[in-house]
Amino acid sequence: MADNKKVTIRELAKRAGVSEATVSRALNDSPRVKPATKHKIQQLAKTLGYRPNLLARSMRTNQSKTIGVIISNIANPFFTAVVRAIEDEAATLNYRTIVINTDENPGTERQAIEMLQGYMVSRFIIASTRRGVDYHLLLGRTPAIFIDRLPNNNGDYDTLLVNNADGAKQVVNALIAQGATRIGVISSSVSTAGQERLAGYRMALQENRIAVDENIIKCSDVQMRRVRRYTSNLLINQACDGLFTADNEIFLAAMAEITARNLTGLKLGTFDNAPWFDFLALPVTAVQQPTVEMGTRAVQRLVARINGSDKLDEPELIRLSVKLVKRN
Amino acid sequence: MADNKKVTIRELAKRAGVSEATVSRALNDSPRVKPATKHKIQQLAKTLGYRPNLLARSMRTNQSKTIGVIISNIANPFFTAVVRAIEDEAATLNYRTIVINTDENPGTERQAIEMLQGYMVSRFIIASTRRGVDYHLLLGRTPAIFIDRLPNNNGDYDTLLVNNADGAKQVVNALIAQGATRIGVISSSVSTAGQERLAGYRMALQENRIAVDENIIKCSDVQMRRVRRYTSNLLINQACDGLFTADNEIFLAAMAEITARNLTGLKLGTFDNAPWFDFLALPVTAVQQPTVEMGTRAVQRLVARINGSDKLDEPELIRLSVKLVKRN
DNA sequence: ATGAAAGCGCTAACAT
DNA sequence: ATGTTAGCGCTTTCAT
Repeated sequence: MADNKKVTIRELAKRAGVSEATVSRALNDSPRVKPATKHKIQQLAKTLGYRPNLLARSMRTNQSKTIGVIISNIANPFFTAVVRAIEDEAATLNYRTIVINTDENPGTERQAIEMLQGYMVSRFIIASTRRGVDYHLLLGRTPAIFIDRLPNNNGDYDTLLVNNADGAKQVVNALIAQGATRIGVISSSVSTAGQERLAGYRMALQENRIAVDENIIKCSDVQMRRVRRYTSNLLINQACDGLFTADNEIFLAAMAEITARNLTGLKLGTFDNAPWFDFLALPVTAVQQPTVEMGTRAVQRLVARINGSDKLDEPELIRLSVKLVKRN
Repeated sequence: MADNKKVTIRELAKRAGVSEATVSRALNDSPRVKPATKHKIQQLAKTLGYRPNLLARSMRTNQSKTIGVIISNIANPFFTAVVRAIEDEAATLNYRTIVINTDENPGTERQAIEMLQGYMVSRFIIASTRRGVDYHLLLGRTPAIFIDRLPNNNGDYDTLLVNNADGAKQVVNALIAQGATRIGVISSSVSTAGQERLAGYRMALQENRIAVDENIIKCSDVQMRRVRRYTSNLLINQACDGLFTADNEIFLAAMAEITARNLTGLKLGTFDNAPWFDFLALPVTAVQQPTVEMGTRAVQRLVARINGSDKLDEPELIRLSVKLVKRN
C-alpha cells in the first residue's frame, strides 16, 4: 500500500535488514548480490511503492539517460512528425526525451538548453532557430546533433539535413513537366533550408533552359500577410502559371490568397506533403520529407557518439533524400 | 571566459573570498546580503559562466518550478495549440514546462508521470489516455489538472473541458439549417469527449424533431480504415446527405473516403476547425475549440492551487464554451 | 551581514 | 555477498 511518507532506499534497507548499498545494488539488478536477497528487496520495493529519486541518482552519476529535444515550432507538422520518431527510437534504446519548443526564439532556445543542462541532460537534438546562437559557448563538447537546419557553428556538430536543393529541383521539374511556363517561388529566409530550396529552384530552371526572373522570386520572413501579398503579386501582376512554396506554412498562406481570389488553372508545388492536399481542387505536387528516418537516425547517431561504439571522430553532415508526391 | 571545468557555488565562494552561504544568498537575490557584495558575486558568476545545478537545488528544496504536461497525441493540432498556450502562460508566471507525449498509451502515461515525479516535478497538466489509469494511486494529492477528457477519478482533480455536447449540437443544428435531412455521425470511443459529442448530436436531432436512427450512428476507435468504411456506409448505403465527425482525425479519414469516391452535395460538420477547411470544395461547418483559453486557464489554476492564493478547496469541473465557424 | 555545518537520496570506491 | 563511508551541489537553520 502506498504510505503517505515517501519511500527511500534507507527505508527499504531498514525494513529488509540490509545496508543501503545492497538495496541499491538489488534495485539496479547488479550481479553482486545474492539472488534470494535481490528478489526479496525488489518485492519489498514494489509493495512499498518505492520510486527512485531520479534527481539524486543523476546527481550522483552525473548523467541522466535523457535526450533534450529542442524544436523551433511545435505547431509545425514536420517537427511533430520528427519528434514522434525521436521518441520512439529513444524509448527503444531506453532513453527518455524531453521536448522543448522555442517558437523560433533564440533567447528561448538558449534558456531551454541551459535549463536542461542544469538537469544534467547532456545530449541534445536541436532544430536551430535563426543563426545567431553560438553553440560553442552554449554546448562546448556536449554531444549534440542538429536537424533540419545548418547551425551557426557547423562542422563542429553532427548535422542531419534533407536534400533540400534536390527536393526543390524535383518539384519544379515536375511543375514544368505539367506544363507550367512561368513559375514563381516564395521561400523563407528564416532557415538555411529555405535558401537551399531556393537554390534548387534555380537549378531546375537552368536545367530546363528557362531564364531566371528575379521579379518572381520572393524570399523573406514567413508572415501570413506578406506571403499573401507575394502570392497575388506573382499570380496576378506577374502572370505566373505555377507557384513553388518552400514549406507548409508558406503554402498555407498562399492557398488562402489563391482561394480568396478564386484563382484557377495553376500548377502548385511545395515542400511538406500533407494528407489534405488530396482534397484540393488544384493539384499540388509536394516533397515528402523523411521525418521518421530523420528522427530515428538522429537518436541512433547521438547514442553511438556517447558509447563511442563506432569511431566517429569527425562530426558529419548527412543528407537524407526526399520523395516526390505528384498530383495532377 | 568559459573555463572547461564546471563552476559551482564552492568555486565562486573561493574566488570571492566569502562563504558558500553568502554566494547562494547573493545568487538568489536575498536581502540578507550587502548590496555591494551581492553585486560583486553576481558579476563574478556571470564572468565565470556559472550555471546553477538545478538537480541539486530541486533536491534540496524538494520542488522544481516545473509543470509536467502529459498529452496523448503530439501530432494532433488541437493538443499542440493547447501546449503552446500552456508554455506561454507558464513562462509568464515563471514556470518551466516539460511536455511528454503518450500516444494514447496508458503504460507510457504512467511511466511519464512516475519519471517526472522522480525529477521532483509535482504539478501536472494531463490529457488522460483511455480510462484505466488510477490517478489516485499515481498522483495522490499532487496538484494536477486534467484537460480535454474526464479522467477516471473525476471529482478529485480540477478538470477543464470544453462544452462538447453544446458544440456538437450547434454544428448539427447548422447542418440542419443548411438543409441536411439525414445526418450521419462518426464519433470516437477513445475519450469521454467523443461520447459527449455524440450526446450533443442526439440533442440537436430531438430539438428539431428528427427521429434518431441508430444505423447512422458510428462510434468506435479512431482507425483510418474503419472510419473510411463507416463513411461510405453512411453516405452511400444509408444515403445520408450530411455528416458530422467528432474530431479532426475522424474528419481527415472521412474526407479521404469522400474524395476517393468523389461524393458531392454533402453538408459536412466537424469538431476542430482548421485553416485549410477554407480551401475545400465542400463547405465544412466546424467547431473551433478554445485552445488558448484552455491552456492559459489550466496553468493559472494550477499555480493558484499551489499558492493557495484563492481558496479552492473543492476540485472543480469547468466547461469552456466553443465557437462555431460556418461555411456554405 | 556573514559563516559553519548539516543533509536531501543516491551510488561507487573501498573494506570485510 | 554485503557493509561502511564519502560526497555530488545546493539551501537553510543556527550561530556569530
